[in-house]
Amino acid sequence: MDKRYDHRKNEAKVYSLWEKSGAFTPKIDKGKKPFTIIMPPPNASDPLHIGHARFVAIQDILVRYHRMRGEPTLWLPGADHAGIETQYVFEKKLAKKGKSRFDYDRETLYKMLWNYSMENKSTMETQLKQLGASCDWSRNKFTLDSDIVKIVYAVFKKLYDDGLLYRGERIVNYCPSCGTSFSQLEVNYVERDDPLYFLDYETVTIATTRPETIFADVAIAVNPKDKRYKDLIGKTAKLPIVGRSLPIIADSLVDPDFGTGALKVTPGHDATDFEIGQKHKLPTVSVVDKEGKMVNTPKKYIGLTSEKARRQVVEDLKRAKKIKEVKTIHHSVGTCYRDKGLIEPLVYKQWFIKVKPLAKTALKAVRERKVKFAAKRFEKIAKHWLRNLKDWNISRQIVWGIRIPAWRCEHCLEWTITNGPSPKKCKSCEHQKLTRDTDTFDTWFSSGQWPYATLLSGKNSKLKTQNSKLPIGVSTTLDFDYFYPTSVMETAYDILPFWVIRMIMLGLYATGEVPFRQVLIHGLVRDNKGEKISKSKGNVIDPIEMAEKYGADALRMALIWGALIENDMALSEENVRGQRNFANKIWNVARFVFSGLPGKRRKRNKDDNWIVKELKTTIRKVTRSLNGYRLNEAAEEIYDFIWHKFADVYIEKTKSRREDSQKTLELVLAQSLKLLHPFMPFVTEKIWQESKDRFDSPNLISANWPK
RNA sequence: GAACCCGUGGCUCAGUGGUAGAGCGCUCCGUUCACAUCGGAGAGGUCGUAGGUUCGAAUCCUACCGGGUUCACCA
Repeated sequence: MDKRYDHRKNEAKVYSLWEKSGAFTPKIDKGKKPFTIIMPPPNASDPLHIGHARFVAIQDILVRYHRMRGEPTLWLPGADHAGIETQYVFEKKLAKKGKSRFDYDRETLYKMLWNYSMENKSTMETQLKQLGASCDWSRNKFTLDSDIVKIVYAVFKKLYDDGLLYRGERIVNYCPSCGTSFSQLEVNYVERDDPLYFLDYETVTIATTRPETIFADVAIAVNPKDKRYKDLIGKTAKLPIVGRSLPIIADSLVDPDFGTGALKVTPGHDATDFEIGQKHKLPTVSVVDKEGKMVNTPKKYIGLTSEKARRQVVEDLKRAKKIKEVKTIHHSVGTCYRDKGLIEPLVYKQWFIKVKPLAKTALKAVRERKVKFAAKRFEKIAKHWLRNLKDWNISRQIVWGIRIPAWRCEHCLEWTITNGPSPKKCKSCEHQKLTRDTDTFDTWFSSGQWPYATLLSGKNSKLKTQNSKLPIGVSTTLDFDYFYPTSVMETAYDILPFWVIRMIMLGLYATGEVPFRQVLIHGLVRDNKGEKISKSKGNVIDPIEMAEKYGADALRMALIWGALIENDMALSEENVRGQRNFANKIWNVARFVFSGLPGKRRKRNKDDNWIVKELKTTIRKVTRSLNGYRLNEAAEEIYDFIWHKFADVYIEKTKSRREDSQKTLELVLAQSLKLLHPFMPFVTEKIWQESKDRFDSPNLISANWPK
């Protein structure tokens, strides 16, 4: 054995030893309870970042621990096509070459995106292996695999059949530059100052920041409790410039303290106004189109961007002496989370899921603790979201994704939904000319089905069981029957509302059972000053670079060391280096132990008894910490035991009576390696392989957890 | 406006009712014999502030101050 542990020489070899041993693939044993984690599929838009490395560390620790406890353990890997994200990243690369998505037809663009994603996917797989992820590659899945898509379609069809799907004219957050709408979760609000114009509508004065939308006004609304306007309700006001008259109505959504207390109702361009419009059965007029340009206005404004139109309208209003006052207002406006551009609230035909019934069932499951949250505060957040979710817009106007299986009849304009294949004829008028919706699903609609979709497809999917079909009409599989519901869902808190609660809703809907029993949430990795990591700040930490420099073991240990997993953690290179030193420490402890001939059983003295007692205490504490998901606590216990008790104290004491203590040294080393293995799998396995005739299992990965 | 989180040694964080802990950093000492990616010794904290509960509070309660995250509204 070398004087120093060299991770560069060993990690790849150790990983292929594990792969060959078959330890990653669980044996289905109906007599045993399985342990299952479905890996949150990383986006195939970019290589892994340091946040991924943290979840790999956390999940691999749990997986290796449970595997060593003899549970059939499945960690199912995969990748997400990540619709908007990937298309956005890819289009930026196109732009560098002077191209855009409009230079290609749908099929070509899709193919390019496919190749791009496959490249990233394979990079990520290599990286996961470098980090020591002991996942079952024979069950590796991608969100666009045809068998996954089939299940997603089946769920879509069922939602439709159950009346939970509707095509609504709804106001959506539309980003003109991305060319798609976003969910409420994807809009960032930024504060800024804008002029607030007070416009003369003759009977009332209206305050607005968007005078260019006056052409889409359909009414004036006041608060019913507002005494100032009591007598005006039911009367009319007159729209400046065009002179159309507008009814004055009352609605409690109007804030009497804002502006003049009277609101111009513009259902086509504002969410609140849209709601008022629906309530009062007002028409919806759009004057800004999907490119952000003016339509349906007096001729002179048509085709202008809304910003230019605003300047022009203001000028014209001034000339007509219809502007009574201009103030500055500090407010926030919606921007696109992708390109930071302004969001246009537009009325657009979209597919929506009625979320209320799904959320209600999910909320009940959380309340009844069918899904448990390891940290209380995340349960609170999940419940809050489940109570407040609005209907879910699942249409996306992008190419990269699962195309919606909906066809529109050219004759009667009705929609026909299938679970995949093109329909021969319209379901309502039997006309045979149908056009497919060009939209794709919101990525979260497919990834929200990930836990059951992965288990219903892929490996063992041919082996149908006798079980009846699921509510979605898909037959169950051996994998599904055995591994579902999964044990733990482990992911970062920033996608708790996007992903976790949607998986609970869809899982319950499609299978009748929760998708996982335990939710474990981890915090973000920050830089050594505790600052959020971002490309623009230039403080990005590349996990692979770190792993190559100090070893994957050191990086993994550093990523759970010191901070509770649910909290954000500051990662410093010094910390990683410290853990590299620890890997070297256990290496040298082993070198010392192996320098003695295999020991014979001798009577233990008081030092031997002391270390054996300490070992037992450590085993008990580490096991308890792991069961409670307190990984940092477990890591610190092992570290302290190996370094400060085993090495610093006990080994020093054995030097004068080497032969007598050899047996105890070997015992303590073997148990230490087992305890440390989930955390630092490479170095511990390498040591095990160095002298495995002394140990009770051919591979450490398959050894049994100490008791 | 609301919710949640955080404030513990120089730094990053554990501890959450019973005499203050870790890693890194710092100071001093030590190089044959597992490891200098090491060993030994040590300095350093009235646990944000003020009240309260308690035999006892870093830990529970209240208020305040400071930092952060998220959500809602903004015509």
